[in-house]
Amino acid sequence: MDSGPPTLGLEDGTIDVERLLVEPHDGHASMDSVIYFNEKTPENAMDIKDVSCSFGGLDTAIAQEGEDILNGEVLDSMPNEVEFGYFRSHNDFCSMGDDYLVGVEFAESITDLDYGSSEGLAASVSDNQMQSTSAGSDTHWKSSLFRIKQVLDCQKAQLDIGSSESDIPSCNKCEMLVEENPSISPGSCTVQNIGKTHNSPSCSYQDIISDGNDGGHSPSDEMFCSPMTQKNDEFEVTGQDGETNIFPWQEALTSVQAKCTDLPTQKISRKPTQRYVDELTSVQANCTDLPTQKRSRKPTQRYVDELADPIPPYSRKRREASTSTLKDKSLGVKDHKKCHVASRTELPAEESSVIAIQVPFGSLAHKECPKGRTCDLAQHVDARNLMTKPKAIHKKRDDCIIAMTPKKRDDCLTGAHQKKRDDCIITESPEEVSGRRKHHRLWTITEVRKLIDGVSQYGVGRWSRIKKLFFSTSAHRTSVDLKDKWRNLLKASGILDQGRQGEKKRNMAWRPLPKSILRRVCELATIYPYPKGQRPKIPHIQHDSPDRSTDITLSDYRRILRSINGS
DNA sequence: TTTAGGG
DNA sequence: CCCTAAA
Repeated sequence: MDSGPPTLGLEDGTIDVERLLVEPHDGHASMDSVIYFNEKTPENAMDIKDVSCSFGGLDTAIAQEGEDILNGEVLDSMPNEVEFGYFRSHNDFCSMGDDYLVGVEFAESITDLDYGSSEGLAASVSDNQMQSTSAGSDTHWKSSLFRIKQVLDCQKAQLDIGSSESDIPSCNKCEMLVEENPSISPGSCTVQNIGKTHNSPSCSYQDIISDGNDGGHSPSDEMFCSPMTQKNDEFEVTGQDGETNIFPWQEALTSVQAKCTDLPTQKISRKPTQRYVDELTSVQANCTDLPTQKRSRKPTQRYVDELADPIPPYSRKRREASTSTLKDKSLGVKDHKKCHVASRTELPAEESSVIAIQVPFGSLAHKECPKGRTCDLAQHVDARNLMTKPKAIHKKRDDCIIAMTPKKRDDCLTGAHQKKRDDCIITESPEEVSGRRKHHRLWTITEVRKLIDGVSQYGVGRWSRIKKLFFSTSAHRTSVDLKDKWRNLLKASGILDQGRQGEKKRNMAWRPLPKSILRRVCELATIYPYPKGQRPKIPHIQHDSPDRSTDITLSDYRRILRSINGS
């Protein structure tokens, strides 16, 4: 009953299952239990069989799915079925409700169910379980147990695991990583351990489990490693002492097999008995053990960010003062997220393939880059900054740099430099977020195209609609952004006169926009005069579709289709 | 809340 | 992009 210190390994070499079971690794997780196999060897096949045996009646899925396995054809059929895959089993024992996910009840429930699957259910349960059940909230447990017993009574004859499945409450799936992989736990449980476990009655599974399980944890994935955790482990855990682990595991598995070998070849050995449970537990222990260890080792981004986030010396009081706090907050959060996440994930996916259209005249050489991979970023950035209105330079320089580096470098640099760039961005973004302005994200050609399509479809001024339909995926780009961009496009197209000649000249720098885009902008501009219509409103807007481009565009196509269909 | 428009 | 006024 005194399980001692929370160490995983007990003195006698066994595993402190309790801890493993009770400790939620990941807060919660589905009780998926899957048995992974990494090798196609017959031994593994046996493993599966064994495991299923161990689960006994609890695991119907395995029994069913791996029927042939259990029927003794393991060696032949197994490898194919199981190789590197996993058996997903809907375990009945996982079916206990939330009530079971707490402390003693849970563990006991498992045990009970386990027994329930065996012939000795009645005896075992009545003798051991009932007595040991002291918690007050065990009504559920009892009822479950009762049900199980009923089921068994009714179906004892056929000994069909599957029969109990339907009667036992909904079940969760448990995953169990039975990899020989080095990634598996650093020797928390060795062969010897397993052996001892099943050899020493004092350390029976049940004992261990019921031993002081009052922590009130929710062992959601207790007994079997949760899928999530495990999968993470698969990747995150690099074999530190992998080599040493391989061996123990193989042996462990072998021993487990051995135990099961004497079981009837019939698919159901109704009596897993304590040994198997113990072994299973041991195996599980190995799996379960992983998460905790791994989790500790990942300082990663967050800390980097925090360290790099030196609360901006000056916060934009302007914004704080003027805008509502709510809005600011949401924006702040959003932006913040964007900086950390979007800049790394979203950009590559969405924008990396496309180049921004704004190309300073300083580098006309690149402007015609069709697909746009302009590569001398520094040049671009500098040129852009220099081009900016003098008064704006002081304020925009950093913005531009920050904004442009991610994208353009994404386009141009290879993965080798990626990390460095990310760091750079991350380092700067916090300041930007809280202190200055929204991340300046250049418009990609695809975005511009979307905008144009949107305008052609909905007309100018329906920015929010366009945003909703065309930019739903890009969290940035508010309707205001769309509007601004459209305005800029008009400027770039020379449609919107800035009034000053200088402006026009500067517009030339934007000309690198694909002609098709500029043309479409012009066309749309004639159709949809920019709000407040400086230009004569062209009254004649065709019936259903506003699109008026001369080239065949998607919207044209749609319009034509529509007209055809209509008539 | 969305748009328009100035900065 | 930001901000604000207006609707």
